[in-house]
Amino acid sequence: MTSRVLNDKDFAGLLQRNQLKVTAPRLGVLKIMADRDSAISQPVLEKLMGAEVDRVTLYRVLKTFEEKGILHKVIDLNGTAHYAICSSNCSEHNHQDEHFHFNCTQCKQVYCLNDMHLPAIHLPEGFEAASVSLSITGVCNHCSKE
Amino acid sequence: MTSRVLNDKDFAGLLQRNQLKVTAPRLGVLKIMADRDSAISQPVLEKLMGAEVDRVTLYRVLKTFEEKGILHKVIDLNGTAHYAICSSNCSEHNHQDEHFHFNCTQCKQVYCLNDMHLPAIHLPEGFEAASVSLSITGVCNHCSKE
DNA sequence: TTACAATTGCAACTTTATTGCATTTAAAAT
DNA sequence: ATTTTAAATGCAATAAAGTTGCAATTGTAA
Ligand SMILES: [Mn+2]
Ligand SMILES: [Mn+2]
Ligand SMILES: [Zn+2]
Ligand SMILES: [Zn+2]
Repeated sequence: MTSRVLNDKDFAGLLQRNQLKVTAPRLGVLKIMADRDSAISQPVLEKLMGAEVDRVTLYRVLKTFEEKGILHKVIDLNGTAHYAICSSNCSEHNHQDEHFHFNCTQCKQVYCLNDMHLPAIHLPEGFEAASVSLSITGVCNHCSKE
Repeated sequence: MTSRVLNDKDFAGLLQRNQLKVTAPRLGVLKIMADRDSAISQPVLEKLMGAEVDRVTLYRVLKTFEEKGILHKVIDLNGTAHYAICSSNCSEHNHQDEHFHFNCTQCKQVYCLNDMHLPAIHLPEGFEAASVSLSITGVCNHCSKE
């Protein structure tokens, strides 16, 4: 459930490989993301970043990372945006993030379940699927221990 | 794909059966909902209702209908709230809306796919699922004709 | 008709997100 | 080292979605 892209902690290298300038706001976001095993919500991320970085800059950093295939955005069942490290092999124009998401009702975390795959879906006549997203609500492995 | 609850158009009766007063804002919402074969977004619904009804009242009507099992809320992949008639047999404390939703990228409509059922999902150790929601993005039957 | 709880409308506010523009800065070129 | 400049940031203004408190109104049961 941890990313292969960020665990070497060469954040500057990652930015350079993506033709992005190495800046404090970007490094800050990467550092926070790399330490987690679940997605992080926009509001929480904003708090963690603190006053160091402007809110607008944070939005722009996230948008850029999304476009570059470094992070992906997940909207949870309440409509809150979450961000997570992209699995393995996403790139600028080729996202490969079709995995399940688990929303814990207790700790409110969103987990990417990368290793699960979706059975084929048969749609009614005329409907053409481009992508499929599956969200599960329940209690996560940490919270179910208590 | 059409509701059994509202097609008799006895809106007042429906409200009374749910211990709700028959009021103009509530009848207005039911009338709009009954005519559709897809979910309706909060912003669109607000425009259709026009200045006749206060925004806050609309939010409260929707919340009440949700609690009573008359409507259910779906958050689409952009985080926008949509509302749809509940299928057949939802009631105050027993929602029965575990079906797929189809998000059309062209017309932006959200369709409830009531007649499809989800295959069982095996979660990692410790995770306990309470409910599952599946959203499909693509082109709907109307839009794919063009 | 009356009485009263339920419902509505209004004002104020919060949170999330976007846009335009002036200023700053990382990094490439000299 | 300096210069240069496109890229990135910060700030102010704005918009949209949603919430809360409270006074006024109204549906309905008595
Ligand atoms: Mn994910
Ligand atoms: Mn539905
Ligand atoms: Zn949890
Ligand atoms: Zn469509």
